[in-house]
Amino acid sequence: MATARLDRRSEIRHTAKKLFKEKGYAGTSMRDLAKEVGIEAASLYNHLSSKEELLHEMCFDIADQFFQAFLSSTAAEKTPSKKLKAAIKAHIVVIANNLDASAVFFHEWIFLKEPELGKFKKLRYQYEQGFRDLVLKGVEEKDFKDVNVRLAVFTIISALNATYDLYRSSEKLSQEEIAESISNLLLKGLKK
Amino acid sequence: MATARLDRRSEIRHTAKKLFKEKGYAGTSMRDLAKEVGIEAASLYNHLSSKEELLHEMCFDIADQFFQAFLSSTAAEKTPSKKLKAAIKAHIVVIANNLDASAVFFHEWIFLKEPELGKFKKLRYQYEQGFRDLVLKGVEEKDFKDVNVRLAVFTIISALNATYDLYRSSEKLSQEEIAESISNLLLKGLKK
DNA sequence: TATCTTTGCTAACGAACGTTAGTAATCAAA
DNA sequence: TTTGATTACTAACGTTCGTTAGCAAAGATA
Repeated sequence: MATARLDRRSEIRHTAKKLFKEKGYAGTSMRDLAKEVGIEAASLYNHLSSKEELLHEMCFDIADQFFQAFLSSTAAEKTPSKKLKAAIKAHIVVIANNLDASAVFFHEWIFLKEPELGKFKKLRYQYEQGFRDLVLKGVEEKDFKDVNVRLAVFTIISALNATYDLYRSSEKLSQEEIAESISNLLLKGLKK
Repeated sequence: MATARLDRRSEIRHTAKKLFKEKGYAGTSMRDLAKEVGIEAASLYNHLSSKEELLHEMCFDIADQFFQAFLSSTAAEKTPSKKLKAAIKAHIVVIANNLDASAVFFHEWIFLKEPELGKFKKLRYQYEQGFRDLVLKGVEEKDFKDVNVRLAVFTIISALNATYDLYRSSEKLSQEEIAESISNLLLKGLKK
């Protein structure tokens, strides 16, 4: 009975991301997940060791992607504003390539248990610190205005993190359009 | 045994907001809530009719506040950019005055059941439409750049909606500082 | 063909869930 | 001082939860 339509392990994880996004981690039961995959709940445990494990994997996999995207995108640029624009684009691309997992990453991490919860918060802080260092550098070099760095980065990242919600609309937007539009607004402002 | 330390009804709702924010709606049990209030789970039902009712109340109460704040804040201003700035400030103030309930409003509405769910989405769309109308007016009057209105408003509101997360920090920021800083960034941009 | 691993099943576990029933104690109003 | 409404309690309901045990079928390997 081992057909492995594509790969059950991957299929389960893919479906879990979708359900955790739609109904939340706590709102999704293992029976919900099993039904969507087309097997019995008990059979899931041939492919995973616990519900929590699914959440860990999702959260830390996406965290990795954000880090790598930030590093490789900013390395290629010279000025703070070009680096920031590149980091914004990279962040949006990671989200666009992981629409379900990103939503889980942003909203369901609260269900992580220690010690993973602490590790997660630390990673997130470090990632955001990359943005803060970048903006601080820009302020020092007079490339950016003399803003409250923490607040500015908070605003930027908050805007970026919501973009997973931007792809179900009728108006089809490309990653490039979204990245361009958001980074323009944040860098140059709405006012003429 | 009817002492009503302050008012049990209010106390329960206050505590529910706190717990729903911290652990999510689905992650909070009626026994959790009862324990935090200091009574038994069954006793809660002398003060409410269901767990769902608590969520409805929170979500629609905050929705009301956003609407009223938008209307009264923008009415006093003339130009689109002044109206927008006022609406941003008003939005931030509503969140600041309802830190727990706002977090619930933003993240737990997915647990609303029909027909409240549909009603909720409609309200949120209408509220955001207020911002879109405002930005569109600004573009037409050449007060704003010729941006993608939907995307610009999405960015603005996403940044605003995250501000409930801004008040636990060591760095104490006033509502005025936050509102000023965010609206400046969004209107004038980070770049010098 | 015989054997081992993988993956599915049914059945069931103890725990936790939201909620109801029934009752005692308290307080306010008469 | 009786009465009625409130508010708390214990006990329990039926359901669902994550998970385990044990077993059968199927494919891969020898």
